[in-house]
Amino acid sequence: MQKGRVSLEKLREVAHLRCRTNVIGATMRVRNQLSKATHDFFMGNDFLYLHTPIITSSDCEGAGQMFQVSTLDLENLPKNDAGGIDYSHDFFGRKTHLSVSGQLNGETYACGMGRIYTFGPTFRAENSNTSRHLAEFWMVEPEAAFFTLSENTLLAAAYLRHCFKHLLDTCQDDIDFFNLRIDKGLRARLEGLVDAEYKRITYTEAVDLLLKADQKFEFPVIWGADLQSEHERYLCEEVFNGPVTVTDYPKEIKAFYMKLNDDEKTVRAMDVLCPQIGEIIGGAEREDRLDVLEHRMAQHDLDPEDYAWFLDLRRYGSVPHAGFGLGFERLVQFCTGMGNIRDVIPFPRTPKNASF
RNA sequence: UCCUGCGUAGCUCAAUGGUAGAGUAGGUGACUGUUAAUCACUUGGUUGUAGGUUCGAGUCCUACCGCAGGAGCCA
Repeated sequence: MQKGRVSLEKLREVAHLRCRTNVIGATMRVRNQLSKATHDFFMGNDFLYLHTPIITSSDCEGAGQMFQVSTLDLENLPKNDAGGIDYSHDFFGRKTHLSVSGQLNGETYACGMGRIYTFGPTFRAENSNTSRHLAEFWMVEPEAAFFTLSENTLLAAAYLRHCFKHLLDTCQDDIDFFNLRIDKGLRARLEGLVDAEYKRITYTEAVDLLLKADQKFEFPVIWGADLQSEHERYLCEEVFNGPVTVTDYPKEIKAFYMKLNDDEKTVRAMDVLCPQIGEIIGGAEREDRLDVLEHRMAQHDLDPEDYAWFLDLRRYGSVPHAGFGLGFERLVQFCTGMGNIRDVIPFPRTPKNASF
């Protein structure tokens, strides 16, 4: 190798050098302390650390493409009478996948035990080639019984605040390093967010702000359409200059399990948007009414058979509850200023790439 | 998956369609100095892969693979 700088892209190809560089080292120390902050925060607030399964049998959790798990011989697949693959011969006797979310499992224990959180690997087989997507990433997913959307947003803000403060306390040198070499405004931004009030607006208010903006957008702003990256960026970079929580989205663009508002047009969803990296948290108050949930599933063309256990959660002693999912690597990105999500995880897994 | 750009020595990069080069690393020798990188000489290539156009392709065309940025999907 030459002397001098080696690019982050090149380092991803050299296992023994990557882990010895100051950037990757500092990133992994921050990642480590953010893990600790996560456990400290939730355990300190009476959340139970729940280990949800990595292998799931839910056919479609509605969160994107899944990796299939099988011990069948791909060269010689057993067939059923209809000519399809006979999964009764597979290891679990049915079709199984790697988990795309621990949420549904988390909800069951939240309803049984009160407050839980999961923190573990999550898998998405989406063909996403961006600086903020991984095929294997870590997700923090709290779920709490008797929480409303408001309490959910407060929980998210308190959690983020705790993480920023913990980092400033424990990773002084590394933050200085990132502040000097990677992202000039990092330290001031983190410090500003420790005590700041976190902005919260509804989707409808966000649309109004965008319509009033004296800025041209490539995509039109229409109530009912999902916010585009450029819209999210305008909101948190131009309007609020920091993270902003957007709530109460139109029901058509959100998942079936989110609680329907009384207007019957919006659901109690929340997204926390961050400058540069976009959505860092997605969550909602869950639909706890059996009849409404069944109706919503029908609208999404989901088979109730596949979700029998999930529906039973409402059928037998339903309680209001809420939760969210936070992409841990995106949090690390936000806290380090690192531009590419592949550089904030020890061994990145992306489409066409799973070396060492 | 879509758009744009890129892929040349171990590494970082040059090369109006006309003999593939430099820096650095490596090797050999000098220097015994001080702080990534002192001097001289030197090894090193199927130009991402496969085709095509051409008298002639690193350069132009097609497909594929990979990387970067942006978009979609999302966390």
